[in-house]
Amino acid sequence: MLNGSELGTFRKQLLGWFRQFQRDLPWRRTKDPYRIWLSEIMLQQTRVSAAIPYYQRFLRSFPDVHTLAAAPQEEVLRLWSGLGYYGRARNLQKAAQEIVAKHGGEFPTCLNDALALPGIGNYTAAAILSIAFGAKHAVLDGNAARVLARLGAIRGDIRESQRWQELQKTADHLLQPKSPGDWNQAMMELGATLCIPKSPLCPLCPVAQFCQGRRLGIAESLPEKRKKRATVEVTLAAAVFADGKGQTLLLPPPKKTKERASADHVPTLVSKMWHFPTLSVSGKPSGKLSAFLRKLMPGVQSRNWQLVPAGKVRHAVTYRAIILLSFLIQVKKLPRITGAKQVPLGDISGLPISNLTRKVAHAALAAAASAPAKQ
DNA sequence: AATCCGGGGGT
DNA sequence: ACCCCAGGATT
Repeated sequence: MLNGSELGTFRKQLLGWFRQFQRDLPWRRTKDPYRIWLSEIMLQQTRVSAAIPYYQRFLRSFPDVHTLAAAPQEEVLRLWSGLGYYGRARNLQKAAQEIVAKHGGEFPTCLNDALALPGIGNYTAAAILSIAFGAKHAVLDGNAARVLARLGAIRGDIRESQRWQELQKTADHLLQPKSPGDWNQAMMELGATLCIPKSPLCPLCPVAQFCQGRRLGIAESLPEKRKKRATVEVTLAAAVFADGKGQTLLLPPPKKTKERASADHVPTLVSKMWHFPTLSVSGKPSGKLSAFLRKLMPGVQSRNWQLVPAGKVRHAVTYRAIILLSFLIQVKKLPRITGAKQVPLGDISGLPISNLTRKVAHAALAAAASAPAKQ
């Protein structure tokens, strides 16, 4: 454990490095708690380069907590569409509404109030309060944890709760009390740019002299990787209607998921977003799909529909590997389905959709281009 | 404390 | 094609 003058040197070198070499990121040009908050939510499980365009576009539509709170949820999700983990967007807006209702539109400065907001846990609360308000809370995210595991040559799975708590104590101890926001960002920046998972750039590291992992020659093998969950393969079939004008049908986000989510639970796999009529299949997909459609549209004359295979789409939802068999159904007139919406197959971005649905539309469009319109 | 939850991107 | 990455909520 670093103490005394060594701790002082460590802090000075890391902070100095950060102030000189930090990346110029959009959310580092503001102290607006709303913008810091938005960036932290977008950066959860998401790389900086992926988040930046979403961040800019989101702020153009929702420049402050009030506009976000007052927006239709559909519009919030639409601007999040493609970024993944859509629960983040739903929670973000819920929290915005709570901030307006209970905190006069100001992001809470107290840790417990921040933690009470949906989508904000230990990491995010510490990040926002330290960066926006200079509060003395040390962050521990994946980057910081990797840095600390290497610095202290910590073995074992760092995500085990006991080890994680030890790391949090270490982070608390190291925190530079004069500049908690910069300090926290410095720890994470080091993990993101030099102390990276593979082939860390130790010769460039401002605190390499303090690193036990490096001294022992095991830095790169730390932290020990977790065992990953086995992948479950799921096969889905989806119906892509197309009328003469290139319009198609999407079903609304499945609201309630009554039964316990199993591996082939469609609402989960379409991320509770707008989606093509989809079901899980095991045997002959087109037959199953026809039966499904008949059930979905009682009374509709569907006997003559031709289900043209329009390609396989692969998609991953955490530990599930989805193979989606898409079927193009060209019709003169789109059938009526309760709740369904009609959108151009060539541009379904007007509704919130997941990337799975985007890929399906793309595959079906290609098939439609090569298949002559029937009827 | 343990378990569950949900996707995208890099190589 | 294959591999990698984590933070919050729930129980």
